[in-house]
Amino acid sequence: MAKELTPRSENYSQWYIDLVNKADLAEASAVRGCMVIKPYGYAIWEKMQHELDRMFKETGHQNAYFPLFIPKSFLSKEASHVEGFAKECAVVTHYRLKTDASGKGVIVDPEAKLEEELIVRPTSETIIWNTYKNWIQSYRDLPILCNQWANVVRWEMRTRLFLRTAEFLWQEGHTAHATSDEALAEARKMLNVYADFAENFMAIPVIKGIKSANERFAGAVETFCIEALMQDGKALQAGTSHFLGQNFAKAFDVKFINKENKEELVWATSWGVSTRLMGALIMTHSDDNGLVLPPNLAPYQVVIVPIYKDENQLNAINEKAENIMTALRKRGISVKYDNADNKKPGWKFAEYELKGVPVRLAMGARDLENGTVEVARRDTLTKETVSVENIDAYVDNLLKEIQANIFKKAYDYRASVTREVNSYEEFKVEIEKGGFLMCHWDGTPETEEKIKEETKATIRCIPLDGDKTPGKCMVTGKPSVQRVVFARAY
RNA sequence: CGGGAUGUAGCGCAGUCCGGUUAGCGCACCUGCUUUGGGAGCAGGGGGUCGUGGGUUCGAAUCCCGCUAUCCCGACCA
Repeated sequence: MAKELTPRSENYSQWYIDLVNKADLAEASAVRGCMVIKPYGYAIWEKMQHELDRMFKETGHQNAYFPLFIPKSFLSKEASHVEGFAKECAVVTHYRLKTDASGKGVIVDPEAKLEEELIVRPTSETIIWNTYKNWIQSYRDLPILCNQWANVVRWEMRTRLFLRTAEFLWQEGHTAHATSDEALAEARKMLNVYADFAENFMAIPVIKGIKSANERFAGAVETFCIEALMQDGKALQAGTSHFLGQNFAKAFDVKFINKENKEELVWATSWGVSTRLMGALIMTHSDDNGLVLPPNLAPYQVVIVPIYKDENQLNAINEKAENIMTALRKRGISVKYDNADNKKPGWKFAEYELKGVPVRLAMGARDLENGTVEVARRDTLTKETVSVENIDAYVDNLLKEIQANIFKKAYDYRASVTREVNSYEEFKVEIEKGGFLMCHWDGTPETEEKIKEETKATIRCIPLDGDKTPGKCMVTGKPSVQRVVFARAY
């Protein structure tokens, strides 16, 4: 039996093609830089959406929906925002097609030119703040805590499946507040929600931090982020939360009357995570046998494979399997029973490993006789035979253990490639090996730019937690308040 | 957007340099029999605008030009 999968390759695009396509997760479509998400891949996204949505609602947010098209003039209103986004937008210029004169195909009708072009949203701050203007008059209208699940388009020069596609799915939260403090607290709160989700559902350890001025979101006063580390030693920004100050309120003239009957500009935040998280999930946990999914996000947590020689045996196993499924489902465990007759057990084993199903149960004649079942776990690829008595409790416990184990594995890997570096010479050597480098930096954009040009490394974030010992910048020797995280990033 | 590589069956590829019967291989697919505790074996069978548009030629997957998509490097960047 030839193994179809190539060993883990150095570049992750190869991973997507080898793992994701073959694992039925997604495939590139004919449209430049876009992706088709196939059912199994979409099921993972739905799980992620479901958990995030619950967390947003628990923190007082509501869902809403705003238009896909943004009038061009809206994007001109916030100077630094347009600076950051104008270059990479898809633009709608016409509203009609007509049959080509030659009779072959269609052409854009030159008569149907739009008076004002429409931009396909790259992000929705502008159209949402244009709307909020009409929703807000008094401090009594605040805060507004909205989230939207949507697709956005950014015409990136270079795309990468999952990490930077031309169109991607995401959620974007947009909130409006009466005070600066309240808005800042909101931005920090959502950062914590993202970190909680990343670590407890995706099993991905993240560093919470603040972006340097160079890396800040276009139009933000402060950008908070969670940074993750992939298995190849490159960093990936997994989520952001922005304190927008009054920039968008100014641009769209959104004011409210405070308790003292004075007019004030509204304070804003925005925050988002995208299908890029699926890339992070794949690149953090997968191995040469395919995906490894955390139990908390797996479309099905358990698969049961029957092994039989004839119909009598299958019937007997079916009955046992039904009992196990009922018991598992009572505990809220999602389970799939694959008794399809057109695939052999060995094929099924390999298939569900490729798909990353956390736990596999196999039952055959031998097990029926002994009252046992074979339990295989995806994270360690180990198998053991256990009694069918209380199998539901056993599996329930095992799923929790797997969830904890793959987090620990990712955490230990990150710890093993995170180190303190004190001189720029050492930095240039160490950055080649990948991982996070904790270094002192003088806080200037010039120094950061120099490091980026010479080493391709960027400041991933200024960590919020952890060591705050001051020191000296590794490049200029000027004073530094704390170490910051450097890495090469996706 | 600059440099390089690639595009041939659902997937992976050979054939292209040096143009010449009916375009081939592996996996997958279909039929039959035997199989079923780690991607089954044998026999038979089906599936192709050779990315796309033009040009050269008696003849183009093969040579030339344009376009397009994918991958890598760079620039750009949530």
